[in-house]
Amino acid sequence: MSKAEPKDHEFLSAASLGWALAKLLRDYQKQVEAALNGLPGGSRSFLVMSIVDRERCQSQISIAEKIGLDKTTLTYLLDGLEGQGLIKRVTDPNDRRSRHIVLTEQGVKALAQHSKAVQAVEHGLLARLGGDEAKLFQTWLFRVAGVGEGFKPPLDEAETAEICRASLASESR
Amino acid sequence: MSKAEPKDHEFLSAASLGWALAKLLRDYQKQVEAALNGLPGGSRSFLVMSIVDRERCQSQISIAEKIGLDKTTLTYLLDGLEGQGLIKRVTDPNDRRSRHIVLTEQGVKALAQHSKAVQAVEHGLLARLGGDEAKLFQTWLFRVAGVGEGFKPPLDEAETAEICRASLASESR
DNA sequence: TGCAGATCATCTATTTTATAGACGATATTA
DNA sequence: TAATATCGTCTATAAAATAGATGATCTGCA
Repeated sequence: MSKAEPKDHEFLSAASLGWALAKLLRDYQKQVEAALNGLPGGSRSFLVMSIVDRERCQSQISIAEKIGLDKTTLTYLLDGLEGQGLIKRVTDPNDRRSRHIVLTEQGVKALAQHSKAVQAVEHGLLARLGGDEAKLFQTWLFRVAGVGEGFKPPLDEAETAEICRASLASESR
Repeated sequence: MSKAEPKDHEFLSAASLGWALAKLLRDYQKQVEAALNGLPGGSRSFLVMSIVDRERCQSQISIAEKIGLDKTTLTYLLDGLEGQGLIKRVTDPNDRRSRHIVLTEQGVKALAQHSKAVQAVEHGLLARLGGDEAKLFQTWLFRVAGVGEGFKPPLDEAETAEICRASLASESR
């Protein structure tokens, strides 16, 4: 089939960024969902647990804002987690309107276990890049996404340069 | 040295990748939605139009598979576009079960216009990276996402090295 | 003190979106 | 020709997001 070479100048067509992001996220969530095996709320609940684990004593509303979920969505995600005994809602003694979310002992164990699974998924997805490239990729991803607080990007500027150098050495030939 | 420093080894906590992706995609879609100003189906319809534009004569099912949508979802996205007179469904004369989707004249115009808007959004989002870094980032993103057919990644291996070198020069100091 | 207004979490209802299954039309194979 | 498979649509259902109302509590102020 003689297919004329199609338009090389269009390499970076609009929507390509969104498409790649959407596809990658879809794959990610599918794999994570599978790896999380029955955690009610799937990858989002896992994210909630991660946040709770690292920044305790958050009100629900602050958690919701941080993750970018609606507060009512968070409510039923927490319902699910609480139903499984993975988190507890503790009334803030200083402000009895708000709840502190804390992991139960069981929740801590579950989180550790699930973290491994999720990390394996992430590792698998990034396997198409070299190890250092993967780190740099993530650094940039965090920067582009404006994700700075809560999760720290893996590398600082100096390390970035170092990895760039290595990547350059191995890839350019 | 006791542990004033909190867990630097944990920099790359599980779920961080998914979170950054989700946040970035949310921002992207919100901005695109706004920029697309009334296109029914929003960013997804736009993507459909892009695909249709570049690879004509696709059956609906092949389009759906390529984008990763359910065929029934595609049906109502196309309904919307057809309702606005942006695309037409043409029965394949060789297989009267399937429809070829083609842009109308009006659709071509709309696509061109919307493409500019979307590109502006993408450009804005990537503005946190240097220009060459942005290209390299996209190249890697495409590779990780496994997006190769349909949209070509912006750079080949040799160019990658070149940009890496430049990025290194400007960033390492 | 008591009242007005704001905030936190929940609940309810609505809307939107995704998924599953059946269907009619057509194609392919044996 | 009969049996089976495919394409696109439709209908019904399920899952999720969103908006608004509610009850409990807090704050500030007269």
